[in-house]
Amino acid sequence: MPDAPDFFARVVDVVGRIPYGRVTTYGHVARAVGSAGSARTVGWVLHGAVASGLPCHRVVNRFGALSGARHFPTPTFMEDALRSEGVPFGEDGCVDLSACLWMPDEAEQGNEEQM
DNA sequence: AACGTGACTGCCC
DNA sequence: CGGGCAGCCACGT
Repeated sequence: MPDAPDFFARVVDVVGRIPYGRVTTYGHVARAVGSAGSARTVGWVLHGAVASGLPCHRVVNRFGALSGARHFPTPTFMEDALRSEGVPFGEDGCVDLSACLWMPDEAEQGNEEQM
């Protein structure tokens, strides 16, 4: 629905489209929901969406760091989940965005709102 | 209604 | 190269 019932719903929709073994950044999600620059708001949504069955573990900051790992049921849940999906990690404990960065635009090419 | 906070990002010093 | 400030959006008190 292009009417965006809630900012929450939009973020959930975009994050829910992140393919397996891929990750994205708050900034990209923010832009995808039409609110470029409001990356922090995206984080706020994810905070409340962790228990919503949303793969929020696939959302990291622009450095690929698991900034929100501390908000998960367990501090290792995020990293463990990503590793389980085959997401490569760097020496700094950051995911290799160069290898698994996913952009919302990439999936919305010709598929925006509901047909 | 206003202030403070937050899983961010970018620019300036 | 490291640290700080401001912009941004939504929610809680």
